[in-house]
Amino acid sequence: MAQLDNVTPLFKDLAKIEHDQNVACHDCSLYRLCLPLGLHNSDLVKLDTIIKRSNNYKRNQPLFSADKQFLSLFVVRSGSFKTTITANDGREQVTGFYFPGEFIGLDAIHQNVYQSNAEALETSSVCELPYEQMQEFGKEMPQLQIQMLTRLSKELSNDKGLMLLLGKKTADEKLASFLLSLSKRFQVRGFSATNFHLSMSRGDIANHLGLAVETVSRLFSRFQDDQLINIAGKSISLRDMEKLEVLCGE
Amino acid sequence: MAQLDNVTPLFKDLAKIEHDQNVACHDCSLYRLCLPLGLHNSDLVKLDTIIKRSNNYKRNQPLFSADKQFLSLFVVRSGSFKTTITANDGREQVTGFYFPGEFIGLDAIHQNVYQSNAEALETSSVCELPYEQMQEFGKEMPQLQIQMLTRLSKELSNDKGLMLLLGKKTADEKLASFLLSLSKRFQVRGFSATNFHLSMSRGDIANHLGLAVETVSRLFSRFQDDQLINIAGKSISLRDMEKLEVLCGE
DNA sequence: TCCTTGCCATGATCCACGTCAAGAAAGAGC
DNA sequence: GCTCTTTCTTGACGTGGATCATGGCAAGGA
Repeated sequence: MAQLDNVTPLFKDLAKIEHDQNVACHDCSLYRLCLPLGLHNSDLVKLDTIIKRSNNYKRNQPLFSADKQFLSLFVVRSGSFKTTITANDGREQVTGFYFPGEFIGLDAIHQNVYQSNAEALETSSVCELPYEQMQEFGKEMPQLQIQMLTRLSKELSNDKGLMLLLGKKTADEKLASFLLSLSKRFQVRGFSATNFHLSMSRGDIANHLGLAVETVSRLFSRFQDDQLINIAGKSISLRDMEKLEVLCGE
Repeated sequence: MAQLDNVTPLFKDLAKIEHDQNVACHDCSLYRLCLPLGLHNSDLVKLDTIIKRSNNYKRNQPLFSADKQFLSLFVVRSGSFKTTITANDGREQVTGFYFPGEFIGLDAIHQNVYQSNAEALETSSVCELPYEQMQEFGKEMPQLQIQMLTRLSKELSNDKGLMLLLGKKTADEKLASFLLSLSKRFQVRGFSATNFHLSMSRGDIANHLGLAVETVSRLFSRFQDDQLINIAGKSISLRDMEKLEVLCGE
């Protein structure tokens, strides 16, 4: 595989942000991306008392699996996760990738079992939010409820976009959309929008986009030939954002 | 096209349930499917004061469109709707079909503009829930907030299932899954699980499932030849639920 | 009754992407 | 360091479902 040239390998590993288990919400570097945004300081302190800050999860380690009892929501603190759902014949669909500040498990709220599987893509950590206690707190903190609704709605909106992607887009468009989506999410987290690390495998990407691994691999090569990106293993650099934007058809 | 035989055309038109504009929540036939479930009677009366009960929408009439200001959520009272999102080159994805008691517009909560387009598939009516007032009420009615979270989570979960369908299933499996999903939804509404009316066009079905109209048409014919269904125009009868269940791979 | 329009069915053809196969890299374990 | 395994790349080939094209049928209008 060609090595990157002309590219400062600036990508940082999202796993390295924050593994410290004892950072309270108001001192957390994710504060402005995360749930507590808009809460009063006193509410924040209360919220802190129910949040469990987990040990690290290793690559491939499950956070939860479908049909296990639903007790908590999770917010990624560092690293990244994927979620999948499984048909009963074993086929899997990767339903999403999750980065620091993002919620996992929202699709389980209406049941008492998780609806999907979640596992770490690299060494990662989460904040665990026991749902029953959250509900109790919600009664006194309308702002918390509103935040929750907002989060859910945002994920819903995003999933509708994925339906458009899966149902109507060509392979090129799918991959371009995926790369730009990652780019934007890294950017709001203070990372480079053009140089980053793909913590998921080609297989995960392909699965998520409804393509074969081979197709993804070929597309990466072609995008590189066409000077749209530089890619070397898991590190990628987006060289022509404009053309990518056009390609993705949104 | 072959006419239905051996099939009592029992299907009723969902449009006919309830067009009366002045039924309060506690008298509404949809009560046990709808939002107010679990609210105290006094809260229910309050809720009634903000709900606007609309006139009828005609077939193809828009309920709202993307980029219009988001002010209200809607609950289908009678009839049915579809929602779509549009890529900037005009391609559309039908993101969902909605029947009485179901919410439309949940994906807009995190923005102040609607994220999708919604239009009536037949003569239909809705209850309109002004979102700001809902939020105010939510502060005093935790049960209302919980209902909202539950609704959102349920739709999210459903959409993840659609991602599996769009990304991994074959044309046969897609159509079988679709028919069974409709069947279940009609059943909980007190209609026949096996004989019903398709208020959406072949085009809408095809679009929603990520197929071409021709494919859907051919599949209907083949399912009929294989004795899985009887279909005549828009009325369908599911003849072999078990085989359909197997086909859909869940 | 005829014409128009929209929706649906079905056959013929084509192509984007999947599948199969074979190496090459890159990690993981020791 | 070396082996073993997994992941990734690339080529050759096959196919499911899209596209194109044609015709039927039902509803509505004049």
